[in-house]
Amino acid sequence: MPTVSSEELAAAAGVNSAKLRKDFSYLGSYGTRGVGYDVEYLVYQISRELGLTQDWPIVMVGIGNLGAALANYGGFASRGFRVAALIDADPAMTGKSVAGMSVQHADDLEKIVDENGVSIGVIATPAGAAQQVCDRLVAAGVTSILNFAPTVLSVPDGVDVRKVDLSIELQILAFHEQRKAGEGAVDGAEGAGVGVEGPAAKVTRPTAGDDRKGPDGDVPAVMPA
Amino acid sequence: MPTVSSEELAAAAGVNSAKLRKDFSYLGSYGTRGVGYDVEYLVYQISRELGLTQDWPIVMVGIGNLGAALANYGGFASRGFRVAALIDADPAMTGKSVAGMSVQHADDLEKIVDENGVSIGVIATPAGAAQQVCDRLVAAGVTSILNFAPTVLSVPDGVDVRKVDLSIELQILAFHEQRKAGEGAVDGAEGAGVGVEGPAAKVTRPTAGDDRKGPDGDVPAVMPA
DNA sequence: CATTGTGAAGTACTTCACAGCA
DNA sequence: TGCTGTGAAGTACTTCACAATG
Repeated sequence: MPTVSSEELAAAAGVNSAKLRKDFSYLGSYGTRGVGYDVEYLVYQISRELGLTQDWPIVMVGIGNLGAALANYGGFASRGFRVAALIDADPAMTGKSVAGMSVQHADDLEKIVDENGVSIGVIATPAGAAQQVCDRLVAAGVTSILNFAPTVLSVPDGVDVRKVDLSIELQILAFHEQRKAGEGAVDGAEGAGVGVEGPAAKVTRPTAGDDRKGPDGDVPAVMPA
Repeated sequence: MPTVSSEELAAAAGVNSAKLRKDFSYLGSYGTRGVGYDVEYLVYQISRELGLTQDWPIVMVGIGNLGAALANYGGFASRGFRVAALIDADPAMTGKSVAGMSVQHADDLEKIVDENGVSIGVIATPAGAAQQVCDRLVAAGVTSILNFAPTVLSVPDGVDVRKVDLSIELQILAFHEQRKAGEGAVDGAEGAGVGVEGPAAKVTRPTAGDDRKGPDGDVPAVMPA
């Protein structure tokens, strides 16, 4: 398939074709009227804009189950990320091989970051160690941190932190599940995985069972026993 | 701290206080004018509305590094999720203890789902097995699926699927990192285009927390071929 | 002549600002 | 008096619809 139309892409992505065209237009005019977009060229342009064509060395700190899972995760390499080092504070881990790499001790964190020109760090340590690791990474020159530890990190200005809470996605599913159970079936699933919120209930009424305000009883709450 | 004002909460969360109050108002009127919100009561109401006060039995399928990490993840239990069973297709895994639970064989998937009244399933299998596992979960009665496998699942209407791509967060960091690095240092191939930065470079960078879903926090997920 | 690129129109979300109440 | 709850105003995002065009 050498070319693709905005209509086709939009259908595949589950969005409006005009939106897709408008989004693409921010990258420039890469389409051909009457024809569509050249697939290969489009992929390259988007990849470049998103930074996927660059090589991003990253360090992973905290090689427990999650760290090991991430180190083995195939998706990183294909998006331009190269795991430059695996770091763990446990001496027993040092030298062990994970995902084909030898785990290094946390003592060498600064040296590793510096020598590899790392600007992105991934923290998969226990919550208690996360802030300290974060501080050391930042001091060593890391300016973007992906935090899997269940704690909020504070960082100086200029440093980006993104926190991944693995239970949030579950919570979102549970929220929809709760609604399915409480009301009649509503929206169907969407391939893109975007949780649709629907028009939302506009009924603004207290819903508590132990309401302390309003005299009126309550509504719905959509909460099965 | 028995009560808290919308101003305080908003500052802590890095959002506008009016927005916070308006959001809360959809749950009902739980505040007290001149005082603020009763913390304990507010927490309860929000928890209930989000479904956190319910017990959600879940099954985890695919107990590799990621599955084990998720099984060990402390965040689930505290949000009302109870891992009812760990399931793996590898006979060598059957009976092994992970996170204090005995791994069960995939042959018993249907029975496990049924007996535990599970409606939420987590898939952490390799990509190749995901769709098959998904189909079996759905057939067994699961109506919400959290997919960590790097593949798109198709499900019948009425089933929710959310896909977690662990590399997307890294891509977002890399995207910002690329911008920090310098706007001018790009290969001149297509510098013209459009002023991508836009006229209103409204920087919302509280940095205090993390700004997921912030104004510029999200980047379209693009799947390179 | 099918399809892009884009002003204009439409819709959703956010913030302002203040009446009203504890 | 201090702070909530909310209509109104403002801003951002999405979709329409069509002239431009390879």
